[in-house]
Amino acid sequence: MASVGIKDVAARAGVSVATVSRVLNAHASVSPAARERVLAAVDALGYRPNTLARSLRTDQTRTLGLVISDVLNPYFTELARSVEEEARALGYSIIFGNADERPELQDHHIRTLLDRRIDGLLVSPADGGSPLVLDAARAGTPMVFVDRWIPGLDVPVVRADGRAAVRDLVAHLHGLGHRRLAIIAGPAATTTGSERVAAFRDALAEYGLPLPDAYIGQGDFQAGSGRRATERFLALPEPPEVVFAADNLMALGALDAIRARGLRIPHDIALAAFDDIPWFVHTDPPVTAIAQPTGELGRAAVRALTDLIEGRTPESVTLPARLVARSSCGEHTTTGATRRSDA
Amino acid sequence: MASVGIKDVAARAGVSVATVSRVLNAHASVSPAARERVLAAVDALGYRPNTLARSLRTDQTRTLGLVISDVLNPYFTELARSVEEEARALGYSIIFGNADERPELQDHHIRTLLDRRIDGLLVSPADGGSPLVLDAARAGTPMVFVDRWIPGLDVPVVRADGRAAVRDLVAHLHGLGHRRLAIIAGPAATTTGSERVAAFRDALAEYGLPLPDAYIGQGDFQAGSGRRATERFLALPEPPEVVFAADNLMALGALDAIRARGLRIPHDIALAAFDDIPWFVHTDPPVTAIAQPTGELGRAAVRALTDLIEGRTPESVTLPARLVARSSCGEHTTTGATRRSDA
DNA sequence: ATCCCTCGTGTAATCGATTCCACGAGGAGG
DNA sequence: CCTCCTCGTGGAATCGATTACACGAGGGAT
Repeated sequence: MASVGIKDVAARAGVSVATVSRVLNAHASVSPAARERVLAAVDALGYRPNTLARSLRTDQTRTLGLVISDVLNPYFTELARSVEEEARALGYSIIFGNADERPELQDHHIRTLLDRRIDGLLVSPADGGSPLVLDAARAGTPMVFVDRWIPGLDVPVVRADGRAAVRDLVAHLHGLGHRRLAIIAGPAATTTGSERVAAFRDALAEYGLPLPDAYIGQGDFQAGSGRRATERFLALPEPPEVVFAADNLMALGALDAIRARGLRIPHDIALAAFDDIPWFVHTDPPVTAIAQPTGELGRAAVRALTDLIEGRTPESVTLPARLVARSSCGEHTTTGATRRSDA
Repeated sequence: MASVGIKDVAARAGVSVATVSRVLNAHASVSPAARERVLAAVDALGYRPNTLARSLRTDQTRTLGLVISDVLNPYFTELARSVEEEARALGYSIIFGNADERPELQDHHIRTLLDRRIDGLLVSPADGGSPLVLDAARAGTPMVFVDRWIPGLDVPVVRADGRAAVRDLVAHLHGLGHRRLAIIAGPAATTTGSERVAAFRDALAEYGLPLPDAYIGQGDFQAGSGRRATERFLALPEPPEVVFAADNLMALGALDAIRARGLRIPHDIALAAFDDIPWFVHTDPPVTAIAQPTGELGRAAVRALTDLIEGRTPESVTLPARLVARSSCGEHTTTGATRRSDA
């Protein structure tokens, strides 16, 4: 029952707790003989230091908090995975919180994380600026934004820039003859929500194409909203020729809606998505997507955060996204297999 | 910089730290006047108790550890989500560890979790019995297995029973005229790895069908292994007519391999998978799968674990899985749209 | 031979909470 | 009016580590 503590180790090794602590923390000034006896005792007793006590004393937990927007979104799980990996390599562990795209749930997790005295926080804010995040940032909690961010805060941001890729996408679509392009946007309160629309609109403008309000669907980055927005598009007197979903889950919803209508992609309507995921290769048809360097983002974010924690001064990082053209918008251009279902 | 502590609150409220603690923990015997002053001080100072100190003293963290086998697997993320949700409802928080199907990584996370003095552990073991898990179980760490388990341990198990569904699947396949059925198995060291093969073999036997060794692919529940196993099947002098992947990621790999060969599903070869996920509706073609009641499993697991922690005696839970027939094995039987790409 | 510095070590304070115990005030009962 | 019990409260020990400080022994320089 009583788990072994540093005292037990000290007793067995015939030294004081101070010496045991010094051995365990690789501090100076321990005789080889004592070190050896301590190590033997640790081993014999199966002693593991109590991290609670240690953290209480040292005021550091070697733990990072990561609040992601939605665990069910493959983009974020991949991000989470790379974050954990890099953190582990640097000697930190990660505690995750899943915001489920709900600001109040995000705040719940941030509060919990802060209560746990994490050393730093990685956030992909679900909203434009919860007071909690603002306060934490101003209170000096080491913090880095990843993917999404909150403007006006002196917090490093690690993200992908999709502008060029969106331009490429629009060029691709225009080249395929599409003129009526619609977008399912994310929440306007998120940077990725509004930026992707802006990038899309700008790219459209280069081709003299408009982006009427009716062609902007309001989504929340989750599948259900993608379905509803697509249904509205399809019910329009003049439906769009292309639907561009601002994330992969809304694209899934769009797929649902299009299928429910009995329509075919790309014959009846074309589809493209932000965020590439393995499944897009195998959907019917394969979905054209904008791929982010997700793993790199996660690693860069952790490095920025640990820099901050350890007193260095990290820079914001912006990595380019790229277009991966498949067949969901028409004639595809990749060098992949040439199969066509009606060949 | 100095974060506010209970002392500061006590000082501002003009009471002792003991009283503050009593107010915060809803203990008996605090005068209304004092309670009010304490609450006011807490509010004014924005005081948040230090959970580290509290846990050190009380020897409980109100935190559960969840070690999942693979975050990139949608089945496990859905499980993780429901686990977190239920835990939150019961006043616990969750710390996740991602084992990535690697026993040594699993052990790393379990050790970290134990070091953090979590109140209980939810595990889906990546192997048949790491010494660490065995020791923890015997040492009395409250523990519940979910999805997979380790035999011979007095640890409650919450899982789905796929035997009936596998039988339904084989009946479905047999009814469609398939006779040469292959399976991509998970690691034999996992219960789900070996059980699904056994269930498949038993069901086959009912129809007098054999399961030759060449038709058993050794996978590890990850996409790459599904691809490799499928390639081997396809290279056989007499390839199988159906490939049944024991999880969704290996099915994804199988899809990759089949596509790379330029083959068509179900025309050239049929495919089915264990674990249903939203993407299976939209793959080309939609994939027949065995669906687990994932959300229910997660919730039941958390309830079992909290029961254990709080001194009650939970039972193991086994929930049924069910077959969801789509078109990847031939003529499909659902009531969905009747689209065929070559109609 | 004396002094001083270094090295290894132990004692005790500390981190921020919870909680046992003791104590004083005030009300009820005799 | 005295006694006893209850209630509200504060002091101090405690959880398990880290670490500042003190101290004794031993070696080198003078």
